Amino acid sequence: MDILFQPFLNHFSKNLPLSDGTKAEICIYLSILNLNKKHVLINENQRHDFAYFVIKGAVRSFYLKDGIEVNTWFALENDMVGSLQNFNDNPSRETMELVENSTLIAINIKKIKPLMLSNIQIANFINAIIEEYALFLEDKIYFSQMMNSIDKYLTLVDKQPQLLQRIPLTYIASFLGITRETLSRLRAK
Amino acid sequence: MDILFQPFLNHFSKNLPLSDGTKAEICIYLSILNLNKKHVLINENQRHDFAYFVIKGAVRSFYLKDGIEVNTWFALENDMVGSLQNFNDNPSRETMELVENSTLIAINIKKIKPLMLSNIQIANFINAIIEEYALFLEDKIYFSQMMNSIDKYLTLVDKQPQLLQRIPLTYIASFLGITRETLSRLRAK
DNA sequence: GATTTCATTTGACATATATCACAAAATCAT
DNA sequence: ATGATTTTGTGATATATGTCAAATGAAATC
Repeated sequence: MDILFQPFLNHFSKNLPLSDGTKAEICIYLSILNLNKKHVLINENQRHDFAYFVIKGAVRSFYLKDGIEVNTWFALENDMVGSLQNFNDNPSRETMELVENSTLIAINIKKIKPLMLSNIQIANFINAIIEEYALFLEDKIYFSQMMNSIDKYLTLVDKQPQLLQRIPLTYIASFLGITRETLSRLRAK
Repeated sequence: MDILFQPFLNHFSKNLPLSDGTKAEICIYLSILNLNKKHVLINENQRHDFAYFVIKGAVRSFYLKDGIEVNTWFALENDMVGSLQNFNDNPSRETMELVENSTLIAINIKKIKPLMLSNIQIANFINAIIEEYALFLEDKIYFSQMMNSIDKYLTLVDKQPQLLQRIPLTYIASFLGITRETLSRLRAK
């Protein structure tokens, strides 16, 4: 088993039993990818069987709205990349693209999910992934509704400073739901 | 077992085996509630061990922002009511209140969740609930980001006409992220 | 059925942000 | 290094939506 798989397995089995046998079973459907900046993992409107885990690097997700890119989230080290849409046979709503040269784990969710019905450890492992994802989505919604643009930016500065160092402001602006001009003006204060 | 539990059990076990024994095990932690309009299920900033399933009626969820109620979602028949925050020992961010006299199933999530580690059917059942919830959140985010106010309203008219008949426009407006005055003007067209 | 309470609509004005246009700075590639 | 591309910043104006205030309409309560 590749040692690079460990952070992923550990991250989602903190309070769960995960035997060596089960780990091995999961690892069959994992693989390491080394990809360059601008590489596209998932294309808008296409179907995909994979989710990804960021070992090193940065990924962004966006969709096109009237020809303009709307960035929806960014993933850095130890974050997951993917969308539940993809694992329910719907085409992806978003394009997911590398912002930096990155090392990722590709996870064949389509093949792992059926194992949930027969292996209780895998069921709990997958559940941990989805639950963390749902919590992330709840946070995202609360964050976007509850705050005005300035406070959203300040929260980002406070909670995710790495994001501001590594992701262009143009992307950050559309993530915050404002134009890059407006973000530039907010920063001037 | 109360016959009213059936819709809930069936809804989340469509593609899952769920033995009579497991059903009985789950039902220990379910109970039927008949409550009146305006009854508060969950209070903002308080901790709760329960999620709910709407058999009949309507529920809304909102938080206070500068003293103004911001409505975040509405649940009708066969919808779940709750937040993952509550099941990770965080206080609720939102108040959940009945909009109509309702019949609900109260689900003691806190007591059911530990059973996931020993009962694979329960693990998959709970996973189905969380996965549907995460898909709901993905939709909600996409809907709120992708559309302007008019299109959001028209989508609601098209996809959830019952909501407009049963939920006051004041609540709908803040759900759409606009004031009731603005919604009123949009409707005038 | 009358009265109070709540929900919706309309008007006048203020404000934040978008849009368009362009300039400056930083980064990338040859 | 040097030119080309990308990223960020600034100005002038337009526009959608918010805010405050008041009137109308509907629903609940006694």
